[in-house]
Amino acid sequence: MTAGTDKSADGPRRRDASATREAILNSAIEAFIRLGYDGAGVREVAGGAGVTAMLVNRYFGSKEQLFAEAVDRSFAPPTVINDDPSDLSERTATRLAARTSPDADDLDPFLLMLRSAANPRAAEIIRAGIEKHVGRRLADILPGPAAAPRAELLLALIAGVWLMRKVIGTPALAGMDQAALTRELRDLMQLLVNAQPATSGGDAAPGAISSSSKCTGFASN
Amino acid sequence: MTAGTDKSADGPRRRDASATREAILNSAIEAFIRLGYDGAGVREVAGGAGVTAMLVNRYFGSKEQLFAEAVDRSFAPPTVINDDPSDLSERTATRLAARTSPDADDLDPFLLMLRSAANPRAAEIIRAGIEKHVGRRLADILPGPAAAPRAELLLALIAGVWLMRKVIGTPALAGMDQAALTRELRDLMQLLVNAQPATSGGDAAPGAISSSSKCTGFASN
DNA sequence: CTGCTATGTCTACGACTGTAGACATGCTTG
DNA sequence: CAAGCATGTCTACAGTCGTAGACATAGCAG
Repeated sequence: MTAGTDKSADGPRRRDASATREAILNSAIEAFIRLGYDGAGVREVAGGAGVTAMLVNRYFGSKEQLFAEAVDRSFAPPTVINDDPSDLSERTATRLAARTSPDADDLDPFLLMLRSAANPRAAEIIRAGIEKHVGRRLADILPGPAAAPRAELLLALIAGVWLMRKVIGTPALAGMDQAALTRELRDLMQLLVNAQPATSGGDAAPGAISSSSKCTGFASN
Repeated sequence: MTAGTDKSADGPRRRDASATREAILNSAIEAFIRLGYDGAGVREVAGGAGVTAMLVNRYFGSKEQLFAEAVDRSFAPPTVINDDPSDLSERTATRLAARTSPDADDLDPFLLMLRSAANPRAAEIIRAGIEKHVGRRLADILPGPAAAPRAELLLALIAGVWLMRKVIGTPALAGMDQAALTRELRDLMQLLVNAQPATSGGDAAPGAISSSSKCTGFASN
């Protein structure tokens, strides 16, 4: 990509602070997605932007602050959530089940999270980013009570599937029929989107859940 | 803990190869669960076992081989799967939703996976461990066709929830009513346990969102 | 054209990592 | 008791990490 731009090998690049900063940030996002917080070094990030390692710290202060900005930018765009919540399950399920990953860039933040979560500092930054951008907006478009935890459960489901498929690489999920996987995931997410768990204040009130409420007879714990 | 045992400070420990090996392996499992593959150093593991770093490599060859053995042992025990598959959803949901983590040690392998997945070598070792122990056994006790991918989806759901709750630490899931969370998770997992996705040949058959209508249908094993 | 400041690079440091060989020690067998 | 081998430790070495200060250069103002 960026073949036509003046990126490499044709001169040391014109001096432009904001453009350099942008290049470093983009390289950092790509590196953190691919290698995680601990795996991506400052030299790697700098090399991807065509600059020296020291410039990274000069622009962002430290690797941790760079990561914070990368997370903030990476989670800011639509990221799973679109303006249209009606087909959220179908759309997300399709992207999660897609065999090839051509344009699943809106799931890249999940890769960034999955590969950086081991570091406690990074985990805290990610938690803040999710709360700031995704969790809140996702909870807003979810109907019914207790939207926030259901939104996080939705994120958990997406993260788990993406972990198995893209990070761990379990074979059965990759070999599963794509349409069947899409349906399965869509049903799961629909259950989270539509279900209305009993409000925390009242008692369990079993049977209130819409579709799969009285699956097994066993009442609350 | 282990106050009564001759673990520390009362002599340099009796020389016993298998016991030392066991101590190193246990310390490694604990360290890998807590810090992940990249985060746990050999010196940390050795210190936890009361030995020197070199002894670790002397017994296990390398850190990677030590990790492989730790994964193999950590995933070997019941690990989520019990001998009784009937209450799998209820039991797992309860453990996932438990506010305090007293005895959720059977979910520790998921922590190990989540915190080590960033490293490609570690991810491959984990994938092999899951395939060898959990995936196969879990697929065996799942009724209906396409059990293997549904088993992995089950693992993905567990991993995702555990990631959000224990690694990232999103607040809404922690604050959610425990009983409600248990029910929500149980319904999700029941959908995966009982659902019979149309065989790859059939079409999508849209509109069958609430496919978990005849939930309790799972008769035999 | 000349000088100044923003922009970028170079060298380097201390800390940490996984790993290797040489050395010391203790248990066990003769 | 004494020898021998298994068991464990010490020192060390490349390598990488994030970060810091000193130095070089490009681009613009006068």
